[in-house]
Amino acid sequence: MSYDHKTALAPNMPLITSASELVGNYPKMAITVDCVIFGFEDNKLKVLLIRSDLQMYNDKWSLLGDVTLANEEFEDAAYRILKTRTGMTDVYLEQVRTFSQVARHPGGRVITVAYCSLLNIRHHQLKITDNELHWHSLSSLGDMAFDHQQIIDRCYNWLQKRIQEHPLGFNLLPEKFSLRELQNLYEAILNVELDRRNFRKKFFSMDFLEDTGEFEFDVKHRPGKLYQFNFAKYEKNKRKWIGIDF
Amino acid sequence: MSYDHKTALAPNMPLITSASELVGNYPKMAITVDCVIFGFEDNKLKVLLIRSDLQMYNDKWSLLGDVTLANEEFEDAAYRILKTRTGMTDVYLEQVRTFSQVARHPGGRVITVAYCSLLNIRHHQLKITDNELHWHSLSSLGDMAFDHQQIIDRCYNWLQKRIQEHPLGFNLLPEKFSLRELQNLYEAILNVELDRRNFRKKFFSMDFLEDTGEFEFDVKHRPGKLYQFNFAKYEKNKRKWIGIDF
DNA sequence: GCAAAAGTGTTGTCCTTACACCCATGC
DNA sequence: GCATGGGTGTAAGGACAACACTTTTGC
Repeated sequence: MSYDHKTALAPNMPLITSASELVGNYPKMAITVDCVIFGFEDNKLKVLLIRSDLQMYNDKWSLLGDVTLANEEFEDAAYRILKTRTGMTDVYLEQVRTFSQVARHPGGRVITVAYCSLLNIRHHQLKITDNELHWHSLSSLGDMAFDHQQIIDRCYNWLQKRIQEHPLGFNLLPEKFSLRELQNLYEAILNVELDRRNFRKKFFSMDFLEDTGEFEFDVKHRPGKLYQFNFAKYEKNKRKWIGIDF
Repeated sequence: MSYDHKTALAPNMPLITSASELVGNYPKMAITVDCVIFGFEDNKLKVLLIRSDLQMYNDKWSLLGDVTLANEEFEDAAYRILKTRTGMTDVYLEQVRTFSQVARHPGGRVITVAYCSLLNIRHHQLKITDNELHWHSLSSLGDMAFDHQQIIDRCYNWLQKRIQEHPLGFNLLPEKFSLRELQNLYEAILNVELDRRNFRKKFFSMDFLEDTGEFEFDVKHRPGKLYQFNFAKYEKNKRKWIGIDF
């Protein structure tokens, strides 16, 4: 019997007629969304943290998170958290991974889905600083609440990989930026040093940087040109990547 | 005030002393694990499916899934499902993504975490064929239950990408395989045609294929050499990939 | 005029691609 | 001996890495 195509109904199967009765008997767990919000400032990659409001973790930093509501899409929950905490709505957001270890939360089983977000620190002044909300340099995190260190590590790895195959990084920069800023960003995220000339050639050859005609100011050296990212050009020219390499 | 290092306790915060009381008040949801188990046979990529036992989906195929138990790690749940359904324990397994749309399950809110698994069809004869468990060619899925089409699509995309940067594919092949089989695998998964000579050069240059001294048999042409994957060599030589390209 | 960073080109190397012929086996 | 796929080498082109000097601005 070949199953390459749909077959007729199977015989003698005990069918479940009430889907809601079935689901009603499932064990249930609490689910939260945690937002790993990256920013870039002073040539350092930063992440948005608050002080945990759990007493046992009160000397530790924590990610921005909240429970997901019964009828709320998780992505909406992530946007809600972002909006509540930073006042921003139109930001990059992507699901990265789910963390489900039984013992990850001291209050019982809590599953969390990590969403990653990248935004420009200057353009998104924090309107609320409750719970000591602040940008924290990724290189000096110290002890973190829950498994948030692990979550950040995963998201950072994700970012390192993703930024090399997708033009995410521009979300971390002002709309108009110099090539130096762009390079600093890549160097900070990938933790490498890159050759300035080759870096320029690379990005110019990809042909989605648009010369704004403007220049840096307030720098105490020769000002660099400011560029902006041309999304339309990127979409048109982006290559589909095939290359076995490991 | 600089937050690059841990600060002292914050003043006047309403601290939560009982973590379990907090979690007790969270809304709870049902969570399942769905396994997307890829196999390779007759030069086709296949996926392991059963007939849905929900009446409303009974003319549709479904992934192997089950609820996660209150004190069960999700990965263990995935292994449990694999073991129960295929009899296998020592297989490749990786979390891919969580699917949480409010309306994805007709019986109420059910979150599912997709785990991807790759295994060799010949080495894992299906011991149980309840619910018409069978390998289904990925190219002829037809209508699927729930959002399982979407889950499979995601996992397939994940596989396509992952196989190019990590030697996953060997999990789909017998321990000893010919280069032709390896190439067929890559061609099937990536849906491209590759030059045989360049493919060989590429893999030999990566230097983790070990000549077993054995040959194919039962073929009606010149038998090819059989190779095996040398994990130790791979681990030693694997390159850390840096290359901005999009 | 000095410091600091912007801006620019060339060369060699390596990797990738395209391509054609002989070889071993089954029938 | 013929059909089928296994096995190999080479040459051209493109991408990447390494590298040094001139230019512009602030001070």
